[in-house]
Amino acid sequence: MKHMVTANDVAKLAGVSQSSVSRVYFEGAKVSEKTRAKVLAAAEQLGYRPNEFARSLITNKTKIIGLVMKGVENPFYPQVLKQFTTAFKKLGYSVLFVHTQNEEIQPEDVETLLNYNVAGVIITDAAMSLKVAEDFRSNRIPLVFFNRKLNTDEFYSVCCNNLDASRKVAEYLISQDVKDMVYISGNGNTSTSLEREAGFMEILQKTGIPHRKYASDYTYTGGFQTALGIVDEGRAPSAIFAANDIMALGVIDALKKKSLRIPEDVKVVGFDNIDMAAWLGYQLTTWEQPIEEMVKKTIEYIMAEIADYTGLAKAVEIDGKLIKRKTA
Amino acid sequence: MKHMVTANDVAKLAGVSQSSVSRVYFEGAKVSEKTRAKVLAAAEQLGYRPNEFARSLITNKTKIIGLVMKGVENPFYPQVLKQFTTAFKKLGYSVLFVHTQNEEIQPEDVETLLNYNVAGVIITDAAMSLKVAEDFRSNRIPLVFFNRKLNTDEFYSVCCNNLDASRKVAEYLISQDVKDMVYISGNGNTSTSLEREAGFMEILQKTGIPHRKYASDYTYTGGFQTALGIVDEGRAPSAIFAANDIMALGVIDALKKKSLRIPEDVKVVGFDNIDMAAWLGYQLTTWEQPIEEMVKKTIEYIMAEIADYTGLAKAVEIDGKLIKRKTA
DNA sequence: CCATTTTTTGAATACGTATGCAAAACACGT
DNA sequence: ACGTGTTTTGCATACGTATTCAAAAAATGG
Repeated sequence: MKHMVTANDVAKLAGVSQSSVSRVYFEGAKVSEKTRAKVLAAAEQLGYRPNEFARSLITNKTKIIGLVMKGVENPFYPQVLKQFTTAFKKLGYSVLFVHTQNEEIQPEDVETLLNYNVAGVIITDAAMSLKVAEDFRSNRIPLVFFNRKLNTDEFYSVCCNNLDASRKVAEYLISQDVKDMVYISGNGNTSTSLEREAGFMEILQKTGIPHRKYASDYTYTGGFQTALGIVDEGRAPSAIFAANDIMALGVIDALKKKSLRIPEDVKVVGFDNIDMAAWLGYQLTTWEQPIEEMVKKTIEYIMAEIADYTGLAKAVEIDGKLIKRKTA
Repeated sequence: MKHMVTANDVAKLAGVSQSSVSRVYFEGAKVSEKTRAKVLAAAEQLGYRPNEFARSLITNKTKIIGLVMKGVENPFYPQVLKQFTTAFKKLGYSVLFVHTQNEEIQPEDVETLLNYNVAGVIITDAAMSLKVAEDFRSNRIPLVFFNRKLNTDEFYSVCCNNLDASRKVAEYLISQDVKDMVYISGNGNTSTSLEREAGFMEILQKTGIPHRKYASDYTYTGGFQTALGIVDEGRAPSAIFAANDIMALGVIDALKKKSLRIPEDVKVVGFDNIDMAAWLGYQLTTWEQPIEEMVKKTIEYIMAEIADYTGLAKAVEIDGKLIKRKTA
């Protein structure tokens, strides 16, 4: 069996007490430079490493952040994952990754996070029953909905300003002189999709531009099939706004397949500004989500709540910007 | 402060000892149905949940798997991440996600994994110094290199059979009647890129087909720029084999930009079979990596080693298959 | 119904660390 | 050198669980 090097072993070798060893590794504890040196030398020699579990057991705190994610197929989310992981690493936190199959986060997943007594939780691209969210609150674990809002305003969420963004998209398209428009929605009743729809429709109604909506699912295939259907109906509009980029790419491919010219016959706008939107094959005009900023705000909140839990609820919204390329 | 419900609280309420409570939650311990029922009732009432840290502290085991990843931008890896996470969840294990910035996994990352005493480690798309790998071995932590091999055969690795795959790709292209070919390599000296090159070149040399190699970096932009350069040299070959799909997509876009027809003027083959390869805009002919199978083998090994550590080293290679689409 | 075996239980202890407290060591001014 | 104030150290204990061992309870056999 492998033998674990403990603080006691180090203490003996260094000729100090276990407490002193502990203090060397505990941020903010007082140790003289002399003993610190002795301890570090002994630790180096033995290959000592403080046991996180024993540590967490006694402090009742962890350096683990739970990150719950659903749509890893959408390139937007790996980006998010990467940014969170690297940012947290700098702060000394590790990321426990949870992938939910279903639209709603499962009780077993929550259980896992609670068992590990995570310092904070970020839920991305997934819903959660209020009861479950309460579980975190009652355990005083900070929780952020990232790129999703709940319909109650009892939780902290960080999103792009979807409402405003989609208004701007609508206004931009109108300025491009379009006759009628189509909005292709994302999954079910996700807040992102609903808000993007609301902002978009608001402007169109106000200006009296004919418009209609098709329901899809935030996937390439969904966008592709939906666009195919629209064209087959013989009702191709002069502009299509897809609720995210990856659907927009599907839309583009479908329109091309039907020999429609973009942007001359149909303009297409997406949302997210994923890497692929810039690819030469697509050159998608889209709304850029300010990921860095969103991640930053999320982390700031979580860190503040870890330091001093308040349970503050707020819907933070950050502006993005329109990226004009070739499709609109 | 939040109050944690302990096994003792449950024991008191249920009128049994803490040991009995522990036994109810410990797989394979003996408890009578009567006390089990009492304990579960009390636990339910109090909302008890065993503390993973205390548990790990005493058993010296964890239910955490460290997953180290680098290239999340390449859609191949989110797929891998998803499969690992869901598979491990079924086995009761959670995934600690580590994102490495640099090509080689950093000491601090290793430290994190060791501090958390992970039950196993999977390294994907990243290298690692032998010294560091030894760290895991000396701690008897099973380690798998996924989609990467070390040049020593002292570690366990799971890959697609790159050598054979690229031979088949070469043979297929030859059967398509090409004159000369180009191989575009991936990052530095990654085993995947080197092996794909070796197999490919082997067949071309044997059959005397002219060929040359360009170095790139496994990214879309890399593939794009490289292909642009090739065409600008005025030496467009009749077929290009890119070391992965995402570069191949860049190649396609570059060729299109240069008004070359695919596959008539230039054939393109990729590697991985990521989702986007099937998209209508690309229809990329590629080699499919058998992810499910690779993940399965990896998990089988890790689980076996967790149960009974042997330190077995082996380079497992699994066959994939050629997916013929429109680019070759 | 008792003797014997088997099963179940509870008390005590260990895991590796952080921390309150008191003792020890040190620093400093006179 | 001495007393005082300050820093540093070691001792002992606690965190929540698993596990050994002996005692208690239950089951079994005659």
